[in-house]
Amino acid sequence: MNDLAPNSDSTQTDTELAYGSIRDDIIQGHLQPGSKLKVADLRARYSVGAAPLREALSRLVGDRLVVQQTQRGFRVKEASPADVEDVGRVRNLLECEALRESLLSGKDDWEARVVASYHRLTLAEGRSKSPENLRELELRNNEFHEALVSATQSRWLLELRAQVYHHHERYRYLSRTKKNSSRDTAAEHAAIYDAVIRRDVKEACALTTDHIDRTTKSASEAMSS
Amino acid sequence: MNDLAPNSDSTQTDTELAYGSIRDDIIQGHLQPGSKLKVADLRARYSVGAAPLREALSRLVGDRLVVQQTQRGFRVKEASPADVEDVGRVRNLLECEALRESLLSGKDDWEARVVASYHRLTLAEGRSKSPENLRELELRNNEFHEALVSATQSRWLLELRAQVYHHHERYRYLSRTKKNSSRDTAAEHAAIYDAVIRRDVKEACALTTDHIDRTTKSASEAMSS
DNA sequence: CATCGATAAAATTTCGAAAATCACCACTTT
DNA sequence: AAAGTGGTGATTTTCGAAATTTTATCGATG
Repeated sequence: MNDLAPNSDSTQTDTELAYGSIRDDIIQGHLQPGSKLKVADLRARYSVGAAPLREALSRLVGDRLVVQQTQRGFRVKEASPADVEDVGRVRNLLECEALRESLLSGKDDWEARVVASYHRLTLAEGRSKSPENLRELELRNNEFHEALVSATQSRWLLELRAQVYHHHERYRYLSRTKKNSSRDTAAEHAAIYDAVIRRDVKEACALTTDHIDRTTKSASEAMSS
Repeated sequence: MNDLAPNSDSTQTDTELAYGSIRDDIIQGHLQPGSKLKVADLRARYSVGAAPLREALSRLVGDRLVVQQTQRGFRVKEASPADVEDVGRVRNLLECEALRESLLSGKDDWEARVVASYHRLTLAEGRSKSPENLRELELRNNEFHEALVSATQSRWLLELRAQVYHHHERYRYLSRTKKNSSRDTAAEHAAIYDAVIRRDVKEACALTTDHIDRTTKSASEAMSS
């Protein structure tokens, strides 16, 4: 038994490995919307057996990133302008609700988490836009938005928000080809951050809604052209 | 090849069969919260192989009805007073949003669907409360609430609402042992129906929220005793 | 020329068993 | 007694191939 990572309890099962990889590849657009997911191909790509692969795909069906058609296999979920709008709308609903509660009830450790994640986000925003820096930026963006809502009591709100967020993230990747012109996301983040620290619920929610809507609009336009 | 259902395209795969059965059994409390789901046991119970079983369980993980612990199998999701409250809160959020849009934009066919499903619900409510009639009632209740929100444009709202609804439903089954005293759900449904037909958005949402909150409260109390 | 049907190829789904891991229990040591 | 130690049976996870179904190919026919 060769244990490459010496003493870590990262006993990751093949299913989990495949799940994470396929998930990332779908979100980042390496597996295109609507494309067929043949077990034979995926077996080769991720070097895992058919069984763990199918389990991973089944989990992704639950996440709605993959659809399964009886007796004719798995496909990556389709992307469409209508769906981005929908995703954006529901993200707004969930994220604003969670943000509101966070602003009203967040304690010191929540605030510290917001400050820290915002700081890391600004650092990432300052770097040049190489492919891997863009991935880094996406990660920091995720952490920032997650930190903002993290003070809510509701596990369900957090989990559903995360699910929808990742769909929105996929659309961001899909529309990355188009240089979405006149948008200063760093400034948008700064404004949200400011309102959050001031605990200005109305302002923070309005700015977040704007922020999300801009992403939605940008992706929707990039897609219908 | 013996084709029992002559000419229906109901080519249901073993995975789908297991998925549906396990799902129902979890929701109806035949598989208790927190209980271990051993593949050997389930294989016997549902007479399907290990592979389709594990795929079904993986899908249920995505639905959050089952949790998987690395290298130590699957368990039915725990139930707790805190979780019902959470589920109820999120159901309120999603359901009211969808209901609002339905009232504002629902056309004739939506209204007809509401009328029909309400009628079937009242018929079921009129019957005696035998175990199987209770199951029937649960089905009609589901259809009624689904009809109410069905005019929304948002697929995501509908799907997420359905997911959360089923968790709420599970809590209803779990708290059925306790006769929840002074509650006239038929009257609550009637009031909601009336407000919906009048297209009174405020009233319909308020009544629905009350309706959901009562269920939440009843389940929460039944659980903490 | 399009359509239909039979056949072959490809893909999905399922099975039975092997490999890896965990849980439990008796046993030793301090 | 408490805490470690090792072994054994049960359980989870994974594999390789068989069974089943879909998809593609290719003539023959109207």
